[in-house]
Amino acid sequence: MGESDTKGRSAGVRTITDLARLAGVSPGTVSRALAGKSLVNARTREKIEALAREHGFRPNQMASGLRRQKTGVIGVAIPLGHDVRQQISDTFFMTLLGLLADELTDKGYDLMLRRVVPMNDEDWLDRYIGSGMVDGVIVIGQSDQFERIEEVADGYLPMVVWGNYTQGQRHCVVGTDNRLGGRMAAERLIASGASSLAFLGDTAPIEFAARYAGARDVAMRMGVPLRVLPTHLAPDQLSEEIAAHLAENAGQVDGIFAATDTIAAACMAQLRARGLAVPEQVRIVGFDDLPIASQTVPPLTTIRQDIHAGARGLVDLLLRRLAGEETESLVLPPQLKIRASA
Amino acid sequence: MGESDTKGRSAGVRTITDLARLAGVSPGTVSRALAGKSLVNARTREKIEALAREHGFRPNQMASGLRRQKTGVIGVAIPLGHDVRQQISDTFFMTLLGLLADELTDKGYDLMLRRVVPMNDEDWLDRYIGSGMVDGVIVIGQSDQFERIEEVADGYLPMVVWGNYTQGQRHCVVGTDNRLGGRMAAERLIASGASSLAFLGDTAPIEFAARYAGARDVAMRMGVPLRVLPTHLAPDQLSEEIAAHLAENAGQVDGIFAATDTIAAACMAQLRARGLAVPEQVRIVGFDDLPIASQTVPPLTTIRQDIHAGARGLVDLLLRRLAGEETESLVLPPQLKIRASA
DNA sequence: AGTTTTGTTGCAAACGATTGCAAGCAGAAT
DNA sequence: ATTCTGCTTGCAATCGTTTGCAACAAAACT
Repeated sequence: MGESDTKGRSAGVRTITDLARLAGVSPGTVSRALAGKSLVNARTREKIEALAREHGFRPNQMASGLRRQKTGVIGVAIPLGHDVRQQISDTFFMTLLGLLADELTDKGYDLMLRRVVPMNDEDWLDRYIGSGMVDGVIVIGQSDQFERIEEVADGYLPMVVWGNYTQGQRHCVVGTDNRLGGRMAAERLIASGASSLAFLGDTAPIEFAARYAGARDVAMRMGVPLRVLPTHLAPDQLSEEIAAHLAENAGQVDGIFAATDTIAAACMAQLRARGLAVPEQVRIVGFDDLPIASQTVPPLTTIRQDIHAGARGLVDLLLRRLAGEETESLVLPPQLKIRASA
Repeated sequence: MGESDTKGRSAGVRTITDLARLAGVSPGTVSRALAGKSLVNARTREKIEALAREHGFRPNQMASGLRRQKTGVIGVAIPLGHDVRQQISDTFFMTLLGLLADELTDKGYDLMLRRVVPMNDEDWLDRYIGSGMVDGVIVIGQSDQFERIEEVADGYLPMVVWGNYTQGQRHCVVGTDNRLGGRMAAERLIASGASSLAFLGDTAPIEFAARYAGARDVAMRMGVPLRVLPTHLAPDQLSEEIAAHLAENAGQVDGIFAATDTIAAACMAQLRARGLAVPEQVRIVGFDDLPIASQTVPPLTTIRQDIHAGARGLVDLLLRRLAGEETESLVLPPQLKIRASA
């Protein structure tokens, strides 16, 4: 450590060449020493490392990236297709993002986050990939961009997507078996006494559509009616929309499958406001198993997504793709988490 | 658009030089045309732009960044000082992050996210700044890194921090007046009948310490006891810790100030489990006003933070600092949001 | 006609790190 | 003494874009 000089504060040493001058060697040698290559004499390396530490020197990642044609950065894109306000409040996506940050950091990558509005911006994905700023891309949520993603996947290997797997698709996806989850939810509702079902949520996003489809499979098989009560995900609109739905369908629905736990929680608040007892008069099942699910009154029965496994899977597959491998998609099993609401 | 060739798929045109050759001009001209500079003939520009569009060309950001000494990327660091698992579940921080992404995108910046564990990594902040990958840094949460941040702020202008403002500090911070918020919370608890208070949460993070200090101000002035019930923020530990606290302090506390709404919600679930009526037997006030606050049973009285204003403030101040201005800190007023829990 | 102005373009040097190649220099083998 | 081997190091080109400077032509002035 320098005298009255906090480390890292020496304005003099900004480039590898400065450091080389100080150490009395060439820039190339400094580069090799700092990169930990074996071709450098141990004493030379130590001297260089000491100097680097003393002056708080860090190689410029831009220059390094340019030369090596890789950046050490993974782009994470969240397409906001159908509902611009959605993901701001979507706890599930945000949690996934946090876990991704952890996983990527572990593997030595940085994470560049971009929220894109495909409606205003036809080639959001190409732009991201072509920018040269990222080595690979993780897309969180297919939104309504399935086709766009398929097209890009044909010519670009290092991309993995969180979302729903559709038979025969070309892009590599990681996600829960939403349709199966939907079936489990509907079965549970019926098993706990419901005889008239409703799906609460937007069916435009492909994941939600699959959840709904699963519920429909069961409803048709069992001969039980199933209606769709569409909502947005933004918390401000959500409550009102649910209230309206409940008013309109009063007494005609006794089993609700909410597209997410967030929706389910809002719904339970509205049910309570209308004086409907859960699960006695209305049963309700959520999706995700967020922390909130265990705190609602009564605690929420829900379909659990293994979000940790999801994050690990996304990063693992992406890294393999970066290495050139053509990986398969990963479909995770949902799990019925029985609490008290159904 | 090419024949059987999706746009952006032409592997031939990767550099500005390739494009220059096609257009029959020099690379410099292409650069100027694409950058929208006025020194280019209108017809030349059109031709170049058409060619660029046709071949899906995007200039390499690394090279551009290197040459211009700016990247168009803002680093967002979330230090995980005291409690590594904290922010994974912290809805407030995650929401703030989402809003920041929006604001920055609006201003033409990308966002690089890094979660750092200062304990393992003494100079997390210098490393980030020195990497040359970011034009500026937003730190979300001071955690226990106040001193480190102060040091860095002395020599690095473009940094803004979300957190607590302390009289005379040197780094530019945006945040709610936590101490005032703490006072408001304690006053409300007492006004609604509490006579023995507890602060529920960790007091190590400086923001929480300020909230606690505010409550203590009021408690001392009013001559009401106030104890600290420390908890972690990770949802798995949280419930058990709260349960233990409630068991230990049974009947001795009738007003709880929770450090965050998340903690408050978990606490209400535990109170319910112990059969304690809210607000009749125990009053409770949260902090943040997250969506969950309106969904608890009964709905949670809380201290609202204006998170939108916070995000806007962070970005606005950072941009002014990037322009060289020495900005002051921004302290936002908290707001008591009365619902039913106190 | 000659000179100045204006508008476009090309040239080439940066930005800072990496890396193939060759040179230097020990010590070992012949 | 000579050649060879192996280990370190320096040299210089390279990654792709930007930009100051100078060149040039056409247009506008004297």
